[in-house]
Amino acid sequence: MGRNSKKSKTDFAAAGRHWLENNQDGRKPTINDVAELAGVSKKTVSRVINDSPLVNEATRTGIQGLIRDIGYRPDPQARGLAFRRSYMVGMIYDNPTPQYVVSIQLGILDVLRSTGFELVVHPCDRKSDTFIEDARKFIEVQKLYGVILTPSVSEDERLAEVLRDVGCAYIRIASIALDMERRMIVTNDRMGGREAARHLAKLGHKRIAVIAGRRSFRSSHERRAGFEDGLAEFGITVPPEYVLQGDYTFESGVALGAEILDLDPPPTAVFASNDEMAAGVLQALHVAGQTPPDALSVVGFDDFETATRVWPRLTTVRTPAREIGTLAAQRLLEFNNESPTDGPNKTIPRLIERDSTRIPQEALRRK
Amino acid sequence: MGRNSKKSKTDFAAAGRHWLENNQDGRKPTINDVAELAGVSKKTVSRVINDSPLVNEATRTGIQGLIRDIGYRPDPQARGLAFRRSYMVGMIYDNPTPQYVVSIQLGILDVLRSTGFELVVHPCDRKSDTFIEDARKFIEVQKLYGVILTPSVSEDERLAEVLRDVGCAYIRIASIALDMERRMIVTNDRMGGREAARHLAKLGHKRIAVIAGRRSFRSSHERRAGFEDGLAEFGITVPPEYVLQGDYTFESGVALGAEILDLDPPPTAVFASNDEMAAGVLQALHVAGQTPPDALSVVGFDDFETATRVWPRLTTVRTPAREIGTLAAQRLLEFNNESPTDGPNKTIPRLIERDSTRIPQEALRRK
DNA sequence: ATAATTATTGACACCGGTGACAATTGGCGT
DNA sequence: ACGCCAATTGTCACCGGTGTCAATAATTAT
Repeated sequence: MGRNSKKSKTDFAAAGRHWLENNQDGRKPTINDVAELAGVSKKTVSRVINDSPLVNEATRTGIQGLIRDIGYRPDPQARGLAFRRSYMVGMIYDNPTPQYVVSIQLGILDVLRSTGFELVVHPCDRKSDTFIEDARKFIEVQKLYGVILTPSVSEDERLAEVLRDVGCAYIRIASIALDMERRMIVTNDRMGGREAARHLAKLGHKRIAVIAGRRSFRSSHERRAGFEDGLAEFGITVPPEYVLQGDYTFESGVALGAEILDLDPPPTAVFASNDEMAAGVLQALHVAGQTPPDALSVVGFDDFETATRVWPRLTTVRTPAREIGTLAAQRLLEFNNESPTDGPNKTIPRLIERDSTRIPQEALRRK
Repeated sequence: MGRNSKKSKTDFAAAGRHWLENNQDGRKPTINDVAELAGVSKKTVSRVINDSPLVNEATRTGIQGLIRDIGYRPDPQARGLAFRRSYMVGMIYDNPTPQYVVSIQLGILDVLRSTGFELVVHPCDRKSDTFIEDARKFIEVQKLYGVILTPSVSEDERLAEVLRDVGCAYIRIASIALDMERRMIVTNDRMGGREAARHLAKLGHKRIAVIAGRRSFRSSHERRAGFEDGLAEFGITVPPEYVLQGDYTFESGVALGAEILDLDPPPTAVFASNDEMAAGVLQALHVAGQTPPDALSVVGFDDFETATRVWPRLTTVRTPAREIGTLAAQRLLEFNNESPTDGPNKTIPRLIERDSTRIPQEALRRK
């Protein structure tokens, strides 16, 4: 004790005040300033910043207080340079639906906000010849801490290969498990398709058309397969002429909606694999002077905002996009931990009943 | 000449081949590698990277070729550390409309993609107590190269003050010029409001209601003022009871749409200050069993995707969001140039006629 | 031919952190 | 009092670039 005090122990609080007084030029403090003020080496300050256990408790709290007082923030660039890694998370996507993109972004940011990581967004075109090359450059040059992949780039094995090769952590969001469990957030679209089917079947529909999504999206197959699974539970099958190939766009929904009206016999319900196409079908019905859901029941998928904007409001399967983003970010940040990741890594789609589905007209007449 | 060759001039191409052969471990080349292979100092390589004029032409082309051959990319972190600035552009926003956010992001990225800059997104809550503090921290810590501000944070003078204080370039996107010309992208919402008014007036509407947007958004006032300007040209005024206060959300549109139906005498048209509220009005009409546009003509503003999803499709004023993002990014990148910025810094809103407006019923009857 | 300029290039410190490893300190056993 | 060990802290090189200013080569002037 006596020796300690003799050793001119630093008064951290006084040091902090001193700094604040003498720094009228508003220079941002660096680790060197902190070290000097605290009377320790910068390495010790570095240890405090990084929560190293090799620091004396008194030293630690003193330095922490000093850091707080003078408002020191470690420079992520310098840190990254030494650490050979940045403090940025990338989101790579090629999904054109703004609802989805923004929801996922917000979900990710809900997690990052409190951690000092930043989100760098990177839309891309999977069909481009230079897609893989560009993505690799992006990841390598930025030395990303980790990457979150959304459909459909999440389904690209070449990209996953690149990420593994570069040694960059990544999480893939997709409708089924395509990779090690700790690298996946699974959205169970198949289950969602099943829910949609059960709903229509229970209402009494028998002649049901399906609009598939873009072939290059895994979700398209899953949703459709799930839907057919669900119908099968009720002994219903979808004849080939009732299956229409869409591409997840509103415009394709409009076009295929018009085709459905010409089908003979006409279906009493349609399952569109996403809300955009479902909205397109509704529009086609309106254009034709028909009034859904009397003319045709329509079920969508996603429950993005469009679902509530159209009339009648869409019965649809909800994909909890923001939650998906949150889960992905959480798992990404703990990806490098040694402890086995135990958080949830799947989400459950749920049917939301609104106004675009009803008992088929024929059933009514029969009554 | 003779002397030159005697000086054992480097064969850059051979050096590149040599590197590629001896680098089976796949290490990314650094400036040191390039310098060594080229037989020059790293400073010279640095000059080449930065297009410094102080480099001999032969040296420059040789090094450039070598850089291309071995695939060297300067490390943005190291560069940023030395340069005291990062190569990232921030987008700060609190706008909840996904359409808008994504469109602006895409517009910005259209420009950044080719430049090596990256986009860091930073949604925030302007109402939060720590908003300014958080934003400052974000900008300072990341040492952003520049920031693009969208409404309504673009209208916050405190934030602009912080940016100036920190010495960070910024561009504000707003409906009117709030700052020096070179810092603004002006969207001329007032002009758009005028277009909407002229359209309705020309159709013959006289009793026209207005749904204002959120008070804290400048655009709300501009759009309404422009609309009233336009009506004034036709000698039409909007009585106070025809002015409803919305908040730019779909839900407020639904609620106010219901109120409009109770107005006596009923208006024959409504101007909603954005598409979301316009869509809400349409929904309210549908819920009430009315059929727009016969019952009521509706004009929106923005021309986001919602406008074409609803039925009838919205007549609306187009805000070229992606283009706005592009302009903002272009001006930001040239902000530090000495040359006077001469690119365009305003966009012109344009009326898009669709199906939600028509001649008022009364005029029809009168015929 | 020699001095004075100008064009090119290099040496070296530094940006703000981290890793590897050495050094110091205090407590304990004997 | 002395040796040993764990706890704590410091030293120094390095991450991959850039700024400053000196050094060297090439040209031009005298």
